[in-house]
Amino acid sequence: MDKYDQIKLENQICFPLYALSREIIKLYKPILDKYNLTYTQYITMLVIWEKEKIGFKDLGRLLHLDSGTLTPVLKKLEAMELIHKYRSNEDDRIVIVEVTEKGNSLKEDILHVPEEIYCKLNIETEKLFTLKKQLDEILTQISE
Amino acid sequence: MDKYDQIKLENQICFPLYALSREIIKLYKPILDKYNLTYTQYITMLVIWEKEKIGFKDLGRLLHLDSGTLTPVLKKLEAMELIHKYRSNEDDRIVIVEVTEKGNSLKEDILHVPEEIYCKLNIETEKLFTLKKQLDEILTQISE
DNA sequence: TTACAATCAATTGAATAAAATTAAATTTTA
DNA sequence: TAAAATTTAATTTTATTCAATTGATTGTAA
Repeated sequence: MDKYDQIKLENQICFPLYALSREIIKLYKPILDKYNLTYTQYITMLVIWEKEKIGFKDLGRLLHLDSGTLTPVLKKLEAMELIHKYRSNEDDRIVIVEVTEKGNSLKEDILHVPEEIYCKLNIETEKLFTLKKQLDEILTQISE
Repeated sequence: MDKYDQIKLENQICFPLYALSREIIKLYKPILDKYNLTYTQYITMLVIWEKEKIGFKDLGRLLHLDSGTLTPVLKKLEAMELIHKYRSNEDDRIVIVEVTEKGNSLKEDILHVPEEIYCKLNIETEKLFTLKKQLDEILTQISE
């Protein structure tokens, strides 16, 4: 055990998180390509589908994305006519996002995606479930 | 349980991985800023410090980074004079990376970084250890 | 009402990621 | 051998993401 062990890549906890996250996004790629969605656009749509209507700020908070990322994502989704954006009547600073009819029709086509990913991952459901629970816990703690 | 449950954000296993990975990189930011390193540059240096000399291809494989990402990272690190690159004598396609004297001196200053991150994370060592083991396992499986 | 602070989203510039391209070495075929 | 095809390797190009800043609007206190 020398003093350099602590800065070996294999001893960094965050690294497999970073690497695995990118590897799994690669698994999504060929599936989402069919719908012309990137992973970020996909998870953004998941929230908009669930809420039907949501404020820009809340959307960013749920996705852990800031305005610099979210603004161009929403601009793209609007250009694809999956959502539309408008400013609140009461407060002109606030942007509200709503799913369109076209957006809702895509929702039906997307339903099988999670199942496809589980197949590709090929990991026991139990394992995935406990892993997710641990990650959620840390995520909550870090986000205060 | 309706058919849309599976596409709710809270039911995606990959999402907390993606979000937590980015949150932890944010924790590194203020620490690494002192050394003018990004997280990607940091983990790249970790491998180069450990190996002292390594081929471009092997470096990318260890970091799960492809050449399109790695080329500009190494260019930056070379501009900072932490490494130097050259092509192999035997095979002109192959780029070899070596740590410089300046790079090695930075290594000494960086030693405390992992400890600082553990403090910020404030999670039981045991928990982190089992989490890392699970992630490594899945990462190995996915990368075949 | 005017000044000041707070909030919100868009913009800007830098870093990262993926796809397409270029270049070099090896293998195959004439 | 020599030329053509294939494989391997890294760079370049284009798109995405992130942090910091800006501009505009709202709320609040003098």
